[in-house]
Amino acid sequence: MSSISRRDPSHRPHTGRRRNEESRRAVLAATRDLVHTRPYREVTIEAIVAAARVGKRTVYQWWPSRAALLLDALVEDARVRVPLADPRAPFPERLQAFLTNTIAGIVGPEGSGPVLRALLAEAQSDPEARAAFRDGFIQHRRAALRQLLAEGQDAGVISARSDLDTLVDFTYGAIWYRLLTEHAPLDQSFARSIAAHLMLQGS
Amino acid sequence: MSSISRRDPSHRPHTGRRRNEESRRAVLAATRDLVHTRPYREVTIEAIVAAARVGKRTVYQWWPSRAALLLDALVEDARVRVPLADPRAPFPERLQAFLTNTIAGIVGPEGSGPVLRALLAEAQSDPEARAAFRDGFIQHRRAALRQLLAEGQDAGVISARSDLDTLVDFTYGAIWYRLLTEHAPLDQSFARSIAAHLMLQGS
Amino acid sequence: MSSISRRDPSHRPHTGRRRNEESRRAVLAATRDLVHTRPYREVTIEAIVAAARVGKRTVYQWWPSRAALLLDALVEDARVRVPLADPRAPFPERLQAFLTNTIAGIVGPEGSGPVLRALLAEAQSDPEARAAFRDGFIQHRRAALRQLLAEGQDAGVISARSDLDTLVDFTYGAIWYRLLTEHAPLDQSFARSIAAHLMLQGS
Amino acid sequence: MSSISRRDPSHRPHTGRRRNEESRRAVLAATRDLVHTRPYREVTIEAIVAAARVGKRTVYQWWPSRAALLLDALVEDARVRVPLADPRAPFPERLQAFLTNTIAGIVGPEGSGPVLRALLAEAQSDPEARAAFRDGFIQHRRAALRQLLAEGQDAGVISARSDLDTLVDFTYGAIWYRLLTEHAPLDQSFARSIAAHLMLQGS
DNA sequence: TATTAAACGAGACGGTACGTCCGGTCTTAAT
DNA sequence: ATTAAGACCGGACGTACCGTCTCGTTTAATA
Repeated sequence: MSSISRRDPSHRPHTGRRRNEESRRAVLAATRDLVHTRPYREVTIEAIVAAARVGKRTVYQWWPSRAALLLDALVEDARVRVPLADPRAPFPERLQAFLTNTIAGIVGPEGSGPVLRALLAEAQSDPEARAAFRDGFIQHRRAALRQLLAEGQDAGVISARSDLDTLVDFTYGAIWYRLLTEHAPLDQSFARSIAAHLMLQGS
Repeated sequence: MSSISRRDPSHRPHTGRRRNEESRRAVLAATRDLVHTRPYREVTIEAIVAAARVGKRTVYQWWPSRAALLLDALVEDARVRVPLADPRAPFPERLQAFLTNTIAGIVGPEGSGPVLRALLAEAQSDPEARAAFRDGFIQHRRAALRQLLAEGQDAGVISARSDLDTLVDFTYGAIWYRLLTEHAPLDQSFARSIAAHLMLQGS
Repeated sequence: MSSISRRDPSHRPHTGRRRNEESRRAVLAATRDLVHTRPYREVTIEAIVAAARVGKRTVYQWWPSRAALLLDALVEDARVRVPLADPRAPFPERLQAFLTNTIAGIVGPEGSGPVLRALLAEAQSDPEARAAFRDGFIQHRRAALRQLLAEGQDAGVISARSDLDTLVDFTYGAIWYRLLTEHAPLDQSFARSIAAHLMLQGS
Repeated sequence: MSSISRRDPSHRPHTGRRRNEESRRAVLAATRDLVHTRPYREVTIEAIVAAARVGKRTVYQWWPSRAALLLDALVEDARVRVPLADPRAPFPERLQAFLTNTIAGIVGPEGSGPVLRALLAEAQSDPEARAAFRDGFIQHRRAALRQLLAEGQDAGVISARSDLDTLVDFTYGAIWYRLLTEHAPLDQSFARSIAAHLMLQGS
């Protein structure tokens, strides 16, 4: 018969030419999977390559470092779960929803928590990774929250004397702090407490 | 005749050579030195051993992991520089001094910043290291700040409605956040901003 | 239609890079060189690896033990210097030449003596190494000498009542004995004496 | 007062505790036991020390090297089993008995075979050990056999044209050869074959 | 009898080599 | 041209053993 129809999914053919989208996805999926299921020290390039049934070459061709791979896996993920609340809702609800969604997107079985922790760890030993993480992820999230808090100031719910950058540092700092040290649970009750204290300002 | 002769085999208090204090110090000093002068990925056990002129065996005998070694180097350091302000000073000054000293102890040429970053990274790939770091360092620092903030509440400078744990998370979270991501400088101006916002509560 | 697509996983002839012949040779050369120039206790895998400018991995991938490496270096060597006498010469000359060549191949600046001693030593602490040495080297040499002595019996120069295996044991045993214990020199005079006594039998 | 009473250090006959005979015996027994029951690579000083319930110090104080320890264990053993036949028996029986006893003392559950192999191996990497082994053991055995063979020559049972040193090399060489390479059994049948061939001379 | 110094068990020390693992590069054959 | 497979060099890992060095105790000759 036609020899064209060989699309056995268990046997991913490599096409030559063009980047193989299937391989790309397999690598990212394997990375995410490993980061979620194994201690981070076991998430080696070799393990990823083996899990994705892909050559090392392919990984190194498209990602310069493990950090870049993790970052890619993260943003791929994050693109899906854009946590935005109804813009017509009153501010307190919108802030509450933002924090709730943010934390929900981190914890939980499919949350980005393990990837974030791995990235943060990786960033400590690699200045380039740190810069990429900061510019490719951290700053975007900061800008979004800052914008939201500015609306809170406009609405008079947040003290006009507050420095928004410091409030953003308080918020994300507290969340990261609990994620990284596990000194206390990172849960919705914490989201409510953060929101309350942000708005406590000048009450 | 002598009825003394205690031959209880379980009573053996010690036999053999004692731990060499000089070696212990050399290892910790080498660790601190390397963490300050080299990128963290070069702070290997082998490099520490070579710098301290010590056998690998000695390191592995007394510290179960690189994280434990880093933690030990940190607390040894921290024991020296106990940053405490004059307890008779009024609260705002004391809070300010606390934050100023804390940040000064992190940044700067002899600051603990590099060790802290290395420890935090290590803690992400090793649950035991995470627990040890949390219980051996994080919690102590939290307790100290919490105590100080409680005095601020008593003095009426911090809102009685504030949850102290959340304020501690804000404070240390923000500091860690800047240390780890470097999205903005971790300096004395930031210490002032944090202090101002903590006391802004309920004003 | 001949695109029958043999996807039999067992049929995979080869994938990936082939073994690097240059590395193989470098390792064997370094081994021989070290065995000749340093005391045997300094002939470590690490020294070989360093001298051959090769990764440890490469050595362990192709040779299961130091003994296997030594044996390989030996047979590689021996393949080059095949010491065979003129088959048309009369028997006494041929036996004399065999022993002379054998001993000359052992002693001397490029002789296999150091490798043989190292192998014999290694074989005492490792039964597998002993078996490999016996089957891969000892037996071949025994067979060659036995064949030669059989011709001596046919020619009536060696007693027909002699057991050839015992004579082979006498010959190689005496040579090894002098090589290993150094109680007396292993030289050409000894070769002559051995030949004389072998042929003395039943005279 | 009297300047006489100053102790010439060379005059000091003895002070302090004497050598502990029990420890000495325990070390030698542990060495023999380990050599017989474990592969030689596991016969480490640490294992001996642990088995003998003795301090490392004690071993290194009395034996300069593992080879010296093995040699001591061997001669201690050999002193017990002196293989000497009735001097009034006719020569062939006496030679046969010598070889039979020699081989019996090597093989068998309590034989010195394992110790001999370990010593020979050790001697290959240590010239001093080689010399000690040669002078402290090999030469004595050679002298004994040579004396016996000389009597054989006197009795006319061994060819007067034979060089006794070569015959000794044949005999001990063959035995060592089988012991070390295990290419054929080292048994009483081999003892008989050796004796027969030694006496075959000039028949 | 009291002193004193050697020898003891225990075991920590600085080192060195081990054999394994991973990172990142390079080669090969296949598509 | 790009892939999957996999061999390559380099180097850190954590373990084992070496031979040396304290420790505090035991033992016996001496004073």
